[in-house]
Amino acid sequence: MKLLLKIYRRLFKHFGPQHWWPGETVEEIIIGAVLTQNTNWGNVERAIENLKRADALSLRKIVALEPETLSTLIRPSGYYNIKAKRLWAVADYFVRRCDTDFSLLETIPTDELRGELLSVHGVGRETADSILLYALNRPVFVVDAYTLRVGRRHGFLSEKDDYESARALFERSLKRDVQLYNEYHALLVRLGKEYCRPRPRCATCPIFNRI
DNA sequence: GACCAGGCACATC
DNA sequence: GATGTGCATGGT
Repeated sequence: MKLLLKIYRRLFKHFGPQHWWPGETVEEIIIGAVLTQNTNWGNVERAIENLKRADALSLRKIVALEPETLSTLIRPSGYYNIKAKRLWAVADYFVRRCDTDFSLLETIPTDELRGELLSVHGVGRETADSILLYALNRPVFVVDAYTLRVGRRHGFLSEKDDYESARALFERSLKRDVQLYNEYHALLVRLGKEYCRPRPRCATCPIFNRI
Protein backbone atom coordinates (compact mmCIF):
# COMPACT_ATOMS: atom_id res chain seq x y z
CA MET A 1 0.00 0.00 0.00
CA LYS A 2 1.14 3.52 -0.69
CA LEU A 3 2.94 5.19 2.18
CA LEU A 4 0.70 8.24 2.34
CA LEU A 5 -2.43 6.12 2.51
CA LYS A 6 -0.86 4.01 5.22
CA ILE A 7 -0.06 7.12 7.22
CA TYR A 8 -3.61 8.35 6.76
CA ARG A 9 -5.05 5.13 8.11
CA ARG A 10 -2.81 5.26 11.15
CA LEU A 11 -3.76 8.84 11.84
CA PHE A 12 -7.45 8.12 11.46
CA LYS A 13 -7.28 5.06 13.65
CA HIS A 14 -5.43 7.01 16.33
CA PHE A 15 -7.35 10.28 16.34
CA GLY A 16 -10.67 9.45 14.70
CA PRO A 17 -12.66 11.86 12.52
CA GLN A 18 -11.86 15.54 13.07
CA HIS A 19 -15.13 17.00 11.77
CA TRP A 20 -13.58 19.83 9.78
CA TRP A 21 -14.10 22.62 8.83
CA PRO A 22 -15.37 23.93 12.18
CA GLY A 23 -17.93 26.31 10.65
CA GLU A 24 -21.67 26.21 10.22
CA THR A 25 -22.06 27.70 6.76
CA VAL A 26 -20.10 28.08 3.54
CA GLU A 27 -19.66 31.76 4.24
CA GLU A 28 -18.41 31.14 7.76
CA ILE A 29 -15.83 28.73 6.38
CA ILE A 30 -14.63 31.30 3.86
CA ILE A 31 -14.42 33.98 6.54
CA GLY A 32 -12.55 31.62 8.87
CA ALA A 33 -10.09 30.71 6.12
CA VAL A 34 -8.97 34.33 5.92
CA LEU A 35 -8.99 35.03 9.64
CA THR A 36 -6.97 31.95 10.55
CA GLN A 37 -3.94 33.01 8.51
CA ASN A 38 -0.96 32.47 10.81
CA THR A 39 -3.35 32.60 13.75
CA ASN A 40 -4.56 30.29 16.48
CA TRP A 41 -8.09 29.02 15.79
CA GLY A 42 -9.28 30.07 19.24
CA ASN A 43 -8.65 33.69 18.35
CA VAL A 44 -10.52 33.22 15.09
CA GLU A 45 -13.53 31.93 17.01
CA ARG A 46 -13.62 35.10 19.07
CA ALA A 47 -13.58 37.20 15.93
CA ILE A 48 -16.32 35.10 14.33
CA GLU A 49 -18.35 35.44 17.50
CA ASN A 50 -18.02 39.22 17.27
CA LEU A 51 -19.20 39.15 13.66
CA LYS A 52 -22.11 36.96 14.67
CA ARG A 53 -23.16 39.28 17.47
CA ALA A 54 -23.00 42.23 15.07
CA ASP A 55 -25.13 40.26 12.62
CA ALA A 56 -22.26 40.57 10.14
CA LEU A 57 -21.28 36.95 9.61
CA SER A 58 -22.05 37.04 5.92
CA LEU A 59 -20.10 38.19 2.90
CA ARG A 60 -22.74 40.67 1.80
CA LYS A 61 -22.80 42.26 5.23
CA ILE A 62 -19.02 42.43 5.29
CA VAL A 63 -18.72 44.36 2.03
CA ALA A 64 -21.19 46.89 3.43
CA LEU A 65 -19.25 47.51 6.66
CA GLU A 66 -16.99 50.50 7.24
CA PRO A 67 -13.35 49.39 7.23
CA GLU A 68 -12.89 50.59 10.79
CA THR A 69 -15.95 48.69 12.00
CA LEU A 70 -14.77 45.51 10.34
CA SER A 71 -11.26 45.68 11.77
CA THR A 72 -12.67 46.34 15.25
CA LEU A 73 -14.93 43.29 15.02
CA ILE A 74 -12.17 40.94 13.91
CA ARG A 75 -9.58 42.37 16.28
CA PRO A 76 -9.12 39.19 18.38
CA SER A 77 -7.88 37.28 15.34
CA GLY A 78 -4.79 39.47 15.10
CA TYR A 79 -3.39 41.43 12.13
CA TYR A 80 -6.80 43.04 12.19
CA ASN A 81 -6.09 45.98 9.89
CA ILE A 82 -4.59 43.77 7.20
CA LYS A 83 -7.20 41.07 7.61
CA ALA A 84 -10.02 43.58 7.36
CA LYS A 85 -8.78 44.51 3.89
CA ARG A 86 -8.30 40.87 2.92
CA LEU A 87 -11.67 39.79 4.22
CA TRP A 88 -13.35 42.66 2.42
CA ALA A 89 -11.58 41.72 -0.83
CA VAL A 90 -12.68 38.10 -0.55
CA ALA A 91 -16.25 39.07 0.29
CA ASP A 92 -16.30 41.53 -2.60
CA TYR A 93 -15.03 38.83 -4.95
CA PHE A 94 -17.76 36.33 -4.04
CA VAL A 95 -20.52 38.95 -4.06
CA ARG A 96 -19.49 40.11 -7.51
CA ARG A 97 -18.80 36.63 -8.81
CA CYS A 98 -21.97 34.83 -7.74
CA ASP A 99 -23.84 37.11 -5.34
CA THR A 100 -22.99 34.47 -2.71
CA ASP A 101 -25.05 31.83 -4.54
CA PHE A 102 -22.25 29.29 -4.56
CA SER A 103 -24.16 26.80 -6.69
CA LEU A 104 -23.46 29.15 -9.59
CA LEU A 105 -19.77 28.25 -9.30
CA GLU A 106 -20.29 24.53 -9.75
CA THR A 107 -19.72 24.63 -13.49
CA ILE A 108 -16.38 26.44 -13.16
CA PRO A 109 -13.37 24.10 -13.40
CA THR A 110 -11.41 23.88 -10.17
CA ASP A 111 -8.16 25.14 -11.71
CA GLU A 112 -9.93 28.18 -13.09
CA LEU A 113 -11.59 28.93 -9.77
CA ARG A 114 -8.27 28.52 -8.00
CA GLY A 115 -6.70 31.04 -10.35
CA GLU A 116 -9.45 33.54 -9.66
CA LEU A 117 -9.10 33.12 -5.90
CA LEU A 118 -5.33 33.54 -6.07
CA SER A 119 -5.82 36.86 -7.84
CA VAL A 120 -7.83 38.22 -4.91
CA HIS A 121 -5.84 40.40 -2.52
CA GLY A 122 -4.93 38.48 0.60
CA VAL A 123 -5.61 35.04 -0.85
CA GLY A 124 -2.53 32.88 -1.18
CA ARG A 125 -2.30 29.19 -1.92
CA GLU A 126 -3.38 27.85 1.43
CA THR A 127 -6.33 30.20 1.79
CA ALA A 128 -7.46 29.50 -1.77
CA ASP A 129 -7.18 25.76 -1.32
CA SER A 130 -8.91 25.82 2.07
CA ILE A 131 -11.83 27.65 0.49
CA LEU A 132 -11.87 25.26 -2.47
CA LEU A 133 -11.78 22.12 -0.34
CA TYR A 134 -13.72 23.02 2.78
CA ALA A 135 -16.21 25.57 1.47
CA LEU A 136 -16.68 24.57 -2.17
CA ASN A 137 -16.02 20.81 -1.91
CA ARG A 138 -13.34 20.69 -4.58
CA PRO A 139 -10.74 17.89 -4.39
CA VAL A 140 -7.70 20.06 -3.66
CA PHE A 141 -5.20 18.96 -1.02
CA VAL A 142 -4.53 21.75 1.46
CA VAL A 143 -0.91 22.12 2.50
CA ASP A 144 0.06 24.20 5.50
CA ALA A 145 2.87 24.74 7.97
CA TYR A 146 1.91 21.54 9.80
CA THR A 147 1.93 19.48 6.62
CA LEU A 148 5.42 20.64 5.72
CA ARG A 149 6.77 20.22 9.23
CA VAL A 150 5.32 16.73 9.71
CA GLY A 151 6.33 15.68 6.21
CA ARG A 152 9.91 16.89 6.47
CA ARG A 153 10.44 15.59 9.96
CA HIS A 154 9.20 12.15 9.07
CA GLY A 155 10.84 11.94 5.70
CA PHE A 156 8.01 11.86 3.18
CA LEU A 157 8.85 15.44 2.22
CA SER A 158 12.31 16.91 1.76
CA GLU A 159 13.59 20.28 2.91
CA LYS A 160 13.39 21.39 -0.69
CA ASP A 161 9.72 20.62 -1.00
CA ASP A 162 7.48 23.65 -1.09
CA TYR A 163 3.73 24.18 -1.12
CA GLU A 164 3.13 23.08 -4.69
CA SER A 165 5.42 20.06 -4.67
CA ALA A 166 3.85 18.84 -1.44
CA ARG A 167 0.37 19.30 -2.86
CA ALA A 168 1.39 17.44 -6.00
CA LEU A 169 2.71 14.54 -3.95
CA PHE A 170 -0.50 14.13 -1.99
CA GLU A 171 -2.71 14.56 -5.02
CA ARG A 172 -0.88 11.98 -7.11
CA SER A 173 -0.56 9.50 -4.24
CA LEU A 174 -4.19 9.55 -3.17
CA LYS A 175 -7.48 9.12 -4.96
CA ARG A 176 -9.15 12.38 -5.83
CA ASP A 177 -11.60 12.50 -2.96
CA VAL A 178 -12.93 15.54 -1.14
CA GLN A 179 -13.68 13.70 2.08
CA LEU A 180 -10.27 12.02 2.13
CA TYR A 181 -8.44 15.32 1.55
CA ASN A 182 -10.61 16.99 4.16
CA GLU A 183 -9.90 14.43 6.85
CA TYR A 184 -6.24 13.96 6.01
CA HIS A 185 -5.39 17.63 6.29
CA ALA A 186 -7.29 17.92 9.56
CA LEU A 187 -5.47 14.89 10.93
CA LEU A 188 -2.07 16.31 9.99
CA VAL A 189 -2.95 19.49 11.87
CA ARG A 190 -4.03 17.43 14.87
CA LEU A 191 -0.77 15.49 14.85
CA GLY A 192 1.21 18.70 14.41
CA LYS A 193 -0.51 20.32 17.36
CA GLU A 194 -0.26 17.42 19.75
CA TYR A 195 3.02 15.74 18.91
CA CYS A 196 4.92 17.23 16.02
CA ARG A 197 5.55 20.66 17.52
CA PRO A 198 8.49 22.90 16.59
CA ARG A 199 9.95 22.18 20.03
CA PRO A 200 10.47 20.19 21.97
CA ARG A 201 10.87 17.64 19.28
CA CYS A 202 8.63 14.66 19.89
CA ALA A 203 10.73 11.61 20.76
CA THR A 204 7.90 9.13 20.68
CA CYS A 205 5.50 9.88 17.88
CA PRO A 206 2.56 7.50 18.30
CA ILE A 207 2.02 7.33 14.56
CA PHE A 208 5.31 7.34 12.75
CA ASN A 209 7.32 5.25 15.15
CA ARG A 210 5.18 2.29 14.22
CA ILE A 211 5.32 2.57 10.46
C1' DG B 1 9.22 36.81 28.80
C1' DA B 2 9.77 33.80 24.94
C1' DC B 3 7.49 31.10 21.85
C1' DC B 4 3.71 29.74 19.05
C1' DA B 5 -0.43 29.96 16.04
C1' DG B 6 -4.38 26.17 10.13
C1' DG B 7 -0.11 33.25 5.71
C1' DC B 8 0.31 36.90 2.81
C1' DA B 9 2.05 41.04 0.32
C1' DC B 10 5.73 43.68 -0.51
C1' DA B 11 10.65 45.22 -0.77
C1' DT B 12 15.10 44.05 -2.01
C1' DC B 13 18.85 41.52 -3.87
C1' DG C 1 13.49 32.86 -7.70
C1' DA C 2 15.08 33.14 -3.04
C1' DT C 3 15.10 35.59 1.20
C1' DG C 4 13.68 39.06 4.77
C1' DT C 5 10.16 41.84 7.08
C1' DG C 6 5.77 43.78 8.92
C1' DC C 7 1.48 42.61 10.52
C1' DA C 8 -1.05 41.62 16.23
C1' DT C 9 -3.92 39.04 19.24
C1' DG C 10 -4.21 35.60 22.93
C1' DG C 11 -2.69 30.96 24.91
C1' DT C 12 1.11 28.14 26.91
